[in-house]
Amino acid sequence: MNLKELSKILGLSQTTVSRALNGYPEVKEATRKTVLAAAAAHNYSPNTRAKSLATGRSNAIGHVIPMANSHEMVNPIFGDFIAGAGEVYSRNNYEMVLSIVEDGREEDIYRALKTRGTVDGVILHGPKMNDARIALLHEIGLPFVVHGRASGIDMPYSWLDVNNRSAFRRATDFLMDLGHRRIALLNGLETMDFAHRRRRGYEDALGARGLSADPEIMRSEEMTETFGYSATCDMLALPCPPTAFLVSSIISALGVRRAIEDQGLRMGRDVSIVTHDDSLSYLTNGADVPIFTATRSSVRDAGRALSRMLIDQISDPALAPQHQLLEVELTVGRSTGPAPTTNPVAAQTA
Amino acid sequence: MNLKELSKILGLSQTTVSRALNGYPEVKEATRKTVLAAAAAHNYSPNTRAKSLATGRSNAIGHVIPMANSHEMVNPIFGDFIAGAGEVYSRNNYEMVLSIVEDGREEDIYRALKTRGTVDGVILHGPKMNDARIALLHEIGLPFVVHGRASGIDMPYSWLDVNNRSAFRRATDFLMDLGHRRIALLNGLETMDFAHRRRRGYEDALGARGLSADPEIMRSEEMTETFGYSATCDMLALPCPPTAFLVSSIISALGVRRAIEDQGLRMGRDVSIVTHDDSLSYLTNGADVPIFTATRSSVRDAGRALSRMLIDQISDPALAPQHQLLEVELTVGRSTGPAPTTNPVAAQTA
DNA sequence: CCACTTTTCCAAAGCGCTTTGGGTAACGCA
DNA sequence: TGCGTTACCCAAAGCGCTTTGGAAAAGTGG
Repeated sequence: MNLKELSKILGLSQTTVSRALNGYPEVKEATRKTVLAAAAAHNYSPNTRAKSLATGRSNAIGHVIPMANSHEMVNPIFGDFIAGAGEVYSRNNYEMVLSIVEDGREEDIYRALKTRGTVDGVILHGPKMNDARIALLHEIGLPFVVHGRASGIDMPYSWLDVNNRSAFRRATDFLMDLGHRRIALLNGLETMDFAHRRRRGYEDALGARGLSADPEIMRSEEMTETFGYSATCDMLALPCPPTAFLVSSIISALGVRRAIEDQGLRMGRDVSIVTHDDSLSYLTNGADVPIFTATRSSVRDAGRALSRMLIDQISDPALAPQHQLLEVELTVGRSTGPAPTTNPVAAQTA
Repeated sequence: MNLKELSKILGLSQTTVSRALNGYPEVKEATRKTVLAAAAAHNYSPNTRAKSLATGRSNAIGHVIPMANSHEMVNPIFGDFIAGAGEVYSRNNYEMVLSIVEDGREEDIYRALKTRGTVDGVILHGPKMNDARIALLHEIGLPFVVHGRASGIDMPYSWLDVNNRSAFRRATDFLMDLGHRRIALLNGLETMDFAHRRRRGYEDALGARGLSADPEIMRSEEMTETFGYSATCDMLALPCPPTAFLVSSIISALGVRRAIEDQGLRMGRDVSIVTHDDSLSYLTNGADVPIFTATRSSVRDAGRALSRMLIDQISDPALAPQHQLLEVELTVGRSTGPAPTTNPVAAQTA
């Protein structure tokens, strides 16, 4: 069933039927009713491609997911992010198109997305320091919003970000208030903007108390479970091991916990953990009592808010860039406790 | 830059340019070269929508992700699945379009996808027992393949599935060979086909040794970490607690492990775990030595194979339905050991 | 009742591509 | 030279929709 057929059935012109369906004021309310009823009865819905060809808008939004070709990883927060965004899209009749692409080949993808008219805008994921994609998108004139920010870029652009720096400063302060002085940082890859900001927050807090960061207990890698595990094993074997771990992802935090308990130590008593928690649906931080003391910020909410921001941007290109900085909640769980007076790791090995 | 402009520049007709670009034999090789060079120079790529309107094919594949509205969860295996599928799509010039949809509203989505011509085919995720979507897709004539199978459906359809039944039978046998007789099953939702098959495998193995399944140590829920944790806590508190756990997801297995160690017990000595492992990129089962003894099958490979299957189906609709049954690897990790002679849990509480 | 606005509808152009149905020039063969 | 092929290229129709520029019908005020 297409427009032509439908209008023939109704004895109206295509113009009128089209207008009736799209809510234009030029049709009598009675006619509109008839048209809508007929459309429903014949299960008509307009061909998206023809519609976009005619309007010049695709009603689709692109997500280009960078996949580190070396690691072949898809960020686990992605599922929850698109769940949030998907809600907004379906309510606004947008489609979501995904491209998984190896790091580096992204430029072609963005250009193709623009010239082929596949999407009306894109959401930029995983911004890096000095991310070149922002200038690129500006240049090719494809509307976009960024999930995160890119330090070093002074061009204006819309973004939504967690206040990573203050979050990690608070988390570090929290641990220091408990008496911890030797706090390890297990962070994401340093090329990632968020990791950079988190480290800054961590260093801010240490600096404010006259401490300085020790590279020996700082790591930057893909935030896998095994990274948490092996980094922790390594550090606990140091002559002067950390008494607390500040972790960038709950997934790695699970690895940290595993390492701690493998050593016969107890989390929250012998070694403390604070982690960032993106509220992943399958990895909620405990049911009633949180497992981990955590800085929490829902990535699903971020998906909702950011997609809305992009849709606004698309429907009004004159709109000034929007910014949204989310503060985290610091929830206290059972993974933190006062710093042990005698070093439990040292005591054990002794 | 569009076809018209490009052909004007070249001094050729649109027909010839189009044919040159699409590899038709009616153009001289020299002309083709010129055309291709000009296209590259002017950064031309054809408008997708116009092309699909003309050809009747969209070169896009839909993934409709069911989201249990009650749980609001997006299956974590999804990210890795689409990473695999995305590879194949980009190599074959397909786009991936995603719809996140609440359970139940799926019918409308599939119909819209068909009538609006958004996609050429879809991949069906998370098949349930007697899944109604299969009949629906047949009815509306949208090509599809299924990730998994649907018991109770006798219509022919293409699928790719893990041999869940034999996997869980083997896993159960493995535990029984170690002397375990009281083996808990932490499974996915029973409405899910895979969960049903896994239970069958588990029961097969028990039955073959004259044992019968005890509902008290069998659970079916969304495979979250907290599910693993709380189910394990409950079961370890039983008068006759299980000595081993068979788990459907590595995420829940992490919860099981947490519960075990919270009780002061040791995984692999006091309590054994075997889990299914989908080889999620951020949750690999240990670096060198596997954490868990596991039945492993890469969901990313599944994504690759299944998307290929669908593309074949689309390019040749006459093709008979394809089937692919993947056998799992049983990798032995450090989470299993001989059944303790005296019940450690009982001993501890005594 | 007439001129004039407003409402209601329509025919046709156009979005950017593919593809059908030729047309013309070059080529081969008698 | 003449005629049938082949190789190469083109004009125009059509995919299904929106939208422009009217036209006809229906109100409206004097």
